[in-house]
Amino acid sequence: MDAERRLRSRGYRLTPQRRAVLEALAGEGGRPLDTSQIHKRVSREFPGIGLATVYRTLELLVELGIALPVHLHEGSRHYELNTGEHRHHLVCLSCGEVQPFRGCDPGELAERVRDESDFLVTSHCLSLFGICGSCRSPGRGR
Amino acid sequence: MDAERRLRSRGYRLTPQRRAVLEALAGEGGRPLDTSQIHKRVSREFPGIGLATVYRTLELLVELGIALPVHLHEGSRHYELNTGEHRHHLVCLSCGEVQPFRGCDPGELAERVRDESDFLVTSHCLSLFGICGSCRSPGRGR
DNA sequence: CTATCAAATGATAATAATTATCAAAAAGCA
DNA sequence: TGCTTTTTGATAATTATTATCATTTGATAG
Ligand SMILES: [Mn+2]
Ligand SMILES: [Mn+2]
Ligand SMILES: [Zn+2]
Ligand SMILES: [Zn+2]
Repeated sequence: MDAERRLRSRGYRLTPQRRAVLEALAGEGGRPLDTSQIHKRVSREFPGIGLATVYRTLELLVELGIALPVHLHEGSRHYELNTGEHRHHLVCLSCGEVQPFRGCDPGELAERVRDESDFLVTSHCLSLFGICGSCRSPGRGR
Repeated sequence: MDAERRLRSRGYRLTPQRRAVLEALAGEGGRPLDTSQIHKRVSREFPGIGLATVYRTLELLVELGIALPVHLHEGSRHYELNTGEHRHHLVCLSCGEVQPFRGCDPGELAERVRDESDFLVTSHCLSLFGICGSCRSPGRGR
């Protein structure tokens, strides 16, 4: 795992707890998880791990660019591994299913902004809401 | 104000408190405000207004489509009046300035999503982060 | 291998945002 | 005016997040 190098090069240790958080984020198809979900999963391997450790680990992983914060409109933030691929998410308002969306071009977006202002875009946050295919097809709803 | 009709048609009353919240959202160039900012402004006219009333009013205004929730990455949500114009916001990471961005075409976005999935987009949430013009120009920074 | 020191953890308290309750006040109407 | 429903304000309860601090762990020097 490349995360270990990025941690060590900054003087941080890859502890078992941190490894477990990384594995939780990597599992289950890499869907974005909130802190509670991550804590539950890590607890299977580390019964009694503190919720604060989960928060601290996520904060660190985001700082190092290993994880990305995702906003899915509810109360709590979600996190996902930074795969290097630029993507956002489609959130089904009916079943809650979250799937990745890759049709966003950050460069083109920044240009469009520059056209109407002198603002320099360095990052953005996009979430798309609607109804997923399963919820729309009559046969195979869930 | 058209908000009054929308309220009354659903059996709600346009109370002085609700009017004050609407005025707070309309003032100051219609910038998105969080609940604390709204509460402070309304308190000038209504000393002792409950914070819960502000929350309840915002929830109602959003339900009726009179106000829109805006996510600007920090802890608390922001709200703005629904002007009917589709727009998002540019958030300066240096000075915190927030300015509207109108270069988003929801229809085109929905099409792009349909191209790569069978997801039907009904709404989306976009925030753009970066450095504003004032913070980049050496002479007139703030 | 053991002593040492900084980093990390777990338990817990403290904040902060939001929501729920409920009795009192206000508004609309007979 | 009296009755009914809505709305409010005060307050408690939740929930998410951050801060503290004593203890443990991991790396390293001797
Ligand atoms: Mn994007
Ligand atoms: Mn848009
Ligand atoms: Zn669905
Ligand atoms: Zn700025």
